[in-house]
Amino acid sequence: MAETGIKDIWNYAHNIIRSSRQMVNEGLRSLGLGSSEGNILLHLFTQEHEVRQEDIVEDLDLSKPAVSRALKSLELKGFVKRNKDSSDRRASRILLTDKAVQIRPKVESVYNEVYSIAAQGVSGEEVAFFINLFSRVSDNFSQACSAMKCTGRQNNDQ
Amino acid sequence: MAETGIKDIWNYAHNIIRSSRQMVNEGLRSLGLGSSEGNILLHLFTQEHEVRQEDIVEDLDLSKPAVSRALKSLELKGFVKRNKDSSDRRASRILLTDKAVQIRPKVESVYNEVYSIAAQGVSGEEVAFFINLFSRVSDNFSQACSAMKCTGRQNNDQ
DNA sequence: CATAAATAGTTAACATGCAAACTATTGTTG
DNA sequence: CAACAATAGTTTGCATGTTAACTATTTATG
Repeated sequence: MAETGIKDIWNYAHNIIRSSRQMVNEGLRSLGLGSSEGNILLHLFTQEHEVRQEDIVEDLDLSKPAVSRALKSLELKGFVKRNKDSSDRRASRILLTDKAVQIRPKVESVYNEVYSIAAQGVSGEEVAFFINLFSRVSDNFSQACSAMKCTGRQNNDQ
Repeated sequence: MAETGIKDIWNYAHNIIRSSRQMVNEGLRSLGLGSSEGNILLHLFTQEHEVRQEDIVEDLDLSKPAVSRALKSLELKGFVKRNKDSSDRRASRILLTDKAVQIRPKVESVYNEVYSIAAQGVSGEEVAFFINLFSRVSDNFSQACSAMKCTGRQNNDQ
């Protein structure tokens, strides 16, 4: 049993992802950015060390083509620069441009607003419980998905 | 605060949706069906009354074009028939074919497996808590999303 | 060292979602 | 009843994600 419950969860997850993406898109529109680009920028803002594309693939749990495409677009729009790594010429080092640094506050505020909306009326304790449970369900899927040869990328990084 | 937690939730939701979709796709591949078609078939299997496309849009919280496209494909593959409603000739009545009825057990078993994987090691009590919290977060987004004119469809149906 | 395997990224083809604009039909209202 | 509004579906164009197959480079191994 509990199938109905799980189905509900699926619907809620769907709604959360869609709504938050819409909100991010709305907030970033004036900057000429989409949510896929925003997600990557937001991540880059907080990285201290040199970042290669592969790092983004790992950290954001995206496919290589998704990252490749978003970075290409970000470079075209002048927000990042991709330099060949001199010590490993297969890899690209991703650098933020001044233009990107200038919009950082705006980008972060868009995401912070989304987070604060999500957390409305939810206590810190509940969030912790939620995350614990959520991570277990998520892990169930990751394991099952790599057990069957669920083709591509799995996040069995932990 | 709690932003980090919310970000984690976002990632988990992402992973769950992707993994479960991959699993469904994997399970339905031999039937020549994708997850979008499977989701709709699964829904149709349990409907007692006449179903119009608009009902599917409501119930599964999808856009009209998404439903239109999936049903077109299902009709092409011989799993559903769309008849013009005689009393409202704008509407289509969706009917399952024998071919669809024959694959029903297989389709349902694919989804049941996904549900059982999700629920591994999670108690019924936890599921209830989870759903409660999840629905509140989801509602936060729905409301915020319709407050700002987050353009399109909102599920403010409740 | 030469060849085989692994790794970083790209490209192409496709799946699935959305919004906007459209057609066709039905309902409403002055 | 005529004109306008609402509703059901479709089409188009795009955003974002995936896998598979490719190139280029680096590492490993017989």
